[in-house]
Amino acid sequence: MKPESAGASFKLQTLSAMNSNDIRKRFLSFFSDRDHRIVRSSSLVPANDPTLLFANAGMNQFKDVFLGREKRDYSRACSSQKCVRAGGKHNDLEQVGRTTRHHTFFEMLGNFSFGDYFKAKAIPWAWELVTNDFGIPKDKLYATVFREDDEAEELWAKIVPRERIFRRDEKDNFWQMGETGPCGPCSEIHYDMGPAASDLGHKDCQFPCPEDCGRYVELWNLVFMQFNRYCATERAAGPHTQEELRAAKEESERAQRYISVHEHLKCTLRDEPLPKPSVDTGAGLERLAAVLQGKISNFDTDLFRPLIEEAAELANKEYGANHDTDVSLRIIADHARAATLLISDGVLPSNEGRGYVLRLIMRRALYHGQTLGLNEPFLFKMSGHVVDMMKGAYPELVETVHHVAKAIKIEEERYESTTRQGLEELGSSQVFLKNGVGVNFHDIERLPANEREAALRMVSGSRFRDLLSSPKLSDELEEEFGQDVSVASRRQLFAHLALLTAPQMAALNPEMISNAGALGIIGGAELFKLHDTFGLRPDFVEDVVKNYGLTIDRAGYEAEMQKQRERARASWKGAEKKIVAPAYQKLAEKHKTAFDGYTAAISNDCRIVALIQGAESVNEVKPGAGVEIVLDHTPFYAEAGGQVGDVGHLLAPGSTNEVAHVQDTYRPVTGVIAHKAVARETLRVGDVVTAVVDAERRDSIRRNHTATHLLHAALRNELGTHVKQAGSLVAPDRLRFDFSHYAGLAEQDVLDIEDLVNEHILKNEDVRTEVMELDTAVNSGAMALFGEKYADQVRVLTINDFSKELCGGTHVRRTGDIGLFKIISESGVAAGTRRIEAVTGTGVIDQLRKAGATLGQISGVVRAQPVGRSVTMAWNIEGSKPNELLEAVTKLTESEKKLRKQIEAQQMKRAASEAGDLAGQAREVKGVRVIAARVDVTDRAAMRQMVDSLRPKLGSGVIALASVADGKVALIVGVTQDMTTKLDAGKIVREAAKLIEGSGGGRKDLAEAGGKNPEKLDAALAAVPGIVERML
RNA sequence: GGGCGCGUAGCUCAGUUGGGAGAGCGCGGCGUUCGCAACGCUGAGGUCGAGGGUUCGAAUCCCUUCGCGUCCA
Repeated sequence: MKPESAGASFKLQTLSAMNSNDIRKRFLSFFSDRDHRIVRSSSLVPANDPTLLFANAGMNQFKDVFLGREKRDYSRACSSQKCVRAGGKHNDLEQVGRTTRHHTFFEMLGNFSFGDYFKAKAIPWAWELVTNDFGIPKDKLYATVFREDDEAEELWAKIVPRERIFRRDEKDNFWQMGETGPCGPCSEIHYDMGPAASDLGHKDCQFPCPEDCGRYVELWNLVFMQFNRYCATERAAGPHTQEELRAAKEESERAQRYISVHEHLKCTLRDEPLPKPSVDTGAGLERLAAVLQGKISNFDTDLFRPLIEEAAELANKEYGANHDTDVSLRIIADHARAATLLISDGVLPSNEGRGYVLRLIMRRALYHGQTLGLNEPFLFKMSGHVVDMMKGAYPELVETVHHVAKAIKIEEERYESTTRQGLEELGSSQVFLKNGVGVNFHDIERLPANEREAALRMVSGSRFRDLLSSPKLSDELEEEFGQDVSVASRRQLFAHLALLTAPQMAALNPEMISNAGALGIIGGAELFKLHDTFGLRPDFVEDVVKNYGLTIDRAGYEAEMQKQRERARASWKGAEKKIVAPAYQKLAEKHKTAFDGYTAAISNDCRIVALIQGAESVNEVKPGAGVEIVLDHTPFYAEAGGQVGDVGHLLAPGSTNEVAHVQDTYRPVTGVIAHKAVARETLRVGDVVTAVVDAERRDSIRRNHTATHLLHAALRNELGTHVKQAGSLVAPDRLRFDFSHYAGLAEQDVLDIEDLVNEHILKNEDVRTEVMELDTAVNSGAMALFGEKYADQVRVLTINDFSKELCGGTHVRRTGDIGLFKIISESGVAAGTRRIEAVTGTGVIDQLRKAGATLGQISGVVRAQPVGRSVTMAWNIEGSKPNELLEAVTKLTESEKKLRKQIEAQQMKRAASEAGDLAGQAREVKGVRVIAARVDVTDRAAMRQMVDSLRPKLGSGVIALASVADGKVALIVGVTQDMTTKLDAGKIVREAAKLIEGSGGGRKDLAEAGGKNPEKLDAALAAVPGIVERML
């Protein structure tokens, strides 16, 4: 790759004075003038398409329109679409910054025809825009068509000389959405940037360059959706059964690779013309800008250059002076754009999914910042600049600018902190030092500040101390610095270490070297651990250690990573979803349960359609048996959208005689509602029953469900629109709501949210539900959950102008029905995800009573004036002395602490005085003075204190003290320092402890033991001199 | 969903066959100084995240749980 960075010598002809904002505007207005609707870019997080990580093409938001699943009130559209490509199949992340045209975030300009115009208009328009409006010289342009697309070639031939039109194969010029479905030929416009742009130094290669050297770049791709590709065998034999599909999936898993259903079923694929062919075009804005602004590199356009300059300024570097520095600066500029746009669209750095990809991108930028010496958060500063540059095209950026900066800064701080921890781990890692032979520590002084700091941290790790305690090194250090080794400054130590040759260092700690496979290499297992646990990427480790002549074992690392992948995959398989009973699949084909529960809690004349026991469909069920009952219609709500299933009764018609008790309700397959029940009477298919939902429970659920919507809206109001539902449970006794947010909530936040929800409850607002078309609902601003599959017709729940969400659950009629809302906990479930639990209505009363009762009980225990007239009224604190309880408890804990300290002090004092008495009791055994005595002090710390105070009094010898407390014996033995070469306190105490049925141990100079038999204590103490005698 | 790791003083962290809870920085006091920085002396500050278990004895070992980090899917 050519270091084109500054690129002054490769300057191309500037074709127009258009900046990127002008280019976007010109593009859109060109097609707007030709009756295209200008459609705003969709979010980078694709709505209703869980297969797609990020929006990556202009057509994403129109996918269903192209497929005919969705109708819009226009048939021509154009857009400037935000796109991100990172992770997944097209993982070019590593290329970004090293080439002239790889980006994570980029913009796609496109015009679209939904069954309206086709090639005859699309081709001339593309040509007109490029050559006329953008003014690109015709003699620099080439057109390509699909090998078999004569129609397109003829159209091109009218405006372009034949010799500039090229036919290409499927690989380049045929497009398909999936294995089956819409597909068709493409046509492209290519631009000749001239020989200067060739990465391979070609001087005169012709279009198309066989080596794709970069001289000819694709400006615009026109996709003609002309055919529908279908499976001919399937069409003949009918749709595939569930069994066939399952078999295909299993085969795919066995083969360890993806095998398509169609491949498995050996289907013959055929194309048929689409009745209304469509057009989908895409031109990358970055490349277009480069061409128009006469730059070879996209990074030299006005889209990137100001950001590169800003990064260079922050890092105090000059762009164009050094290749590696330039790569880093380009990466930072690119990733600053991606991070800003992604966070603005509600993605937050996290440890999974989209958030994880964002984190990877951001950390890559931060890593490159580090290599430039940027050790303080910097990326967040650049986000404001990004917003300023792009807000014209994407006005939504303005709303989120503060949130974006904050989220980036938090991630930067987190990265800094984990990196530091990781570096410490690296420094104390055995591998580093055992391989650390040959390291030239003189280099530390010459390193740039950031690397020097990292190096210092590494070497100050615990293993360094091991080295220092090695006798051999100590000798050498003593020679160098005298006795005062421990206080010698680090710099002197480094200087000294640097004098050691590799063999000398090896002699310091031979075992460290012996188990090092290769010198100077950080092992794969260690490397993997550094990444897996501490987030240190191998590249980063390599960078840090290469200054010490070390390399890394990348192959070993990959092997470890592969093992981890297999572990993860194995666990995933175990979590396979349970297969739906075949009986239900059959049932679903001919039956759909109607749900009456939105308006009623009781339904009459419900006919039993099916009875399922285990996996089997049965005709009759005996009383007492467990069974799943399917009715033709029911008021029972089946668990969905977090709302739990209803419970209740099935009654004989016209009576209160229960025929079945419903314990739960769920949806085994779409359209079928199953009641998990216990039969009270004999049930038969065809019987008619009255279905009665437990209404009180249902009411509690309704309150909690509507409150969930209010909570969601309040969170978005108080915290920002990045808050998105990440999980929800609506039960009768409480509600649980998980949502994306980067930090824990402050107490005040929680109060504000509570207040806002209750404000809307007290206003007693109307709760409206209406059924409408999905896209009507989404276009009207109703919140939908990503990754959820919705039917064409959806229910929309609206609460005044405060909340509007798609929801199939049951709700109260007016917010006042909720009564009151109280948050009972706020916690985290994962990085970037918070959880709130709350109660409503009667649940609040329950909480109040429990809290009040506890308060009352505490008052009773500490003998404070009860704050209410009785325990249950403890909450009535007005007019009484509300602070008395607090005062009483505070006083209590304070005096407890004081007393504890006093007792400790007294123990110590007594220990000291007792010790004085004991000093005279020493006996002499073989010339060693021994004290063995029973003391009244029972506190172990005080006993140790006694031993210590006896040491100087004894001068030299053994002290054994014992006391009894709670039927147990505490024994402690001390040996004065001078005797520790001959006597071991641990051994003495163990011997003595045997006599009192106990055990113990400790250090040579001090050891402790315990025993269970106090009666033999005196005998044990009497035995101590003997024990000592034997050991001498 | 599956791993790995962390939680000890206000902050950053140390604490290995289980047996004295520590360092640096910060904070208070005293000294030195006209004053400040620096320095010296000295002091306060700890439910060792929480709960349970094993043990004579647990920051340390085991189980559960909460919080946080990180990797894979």
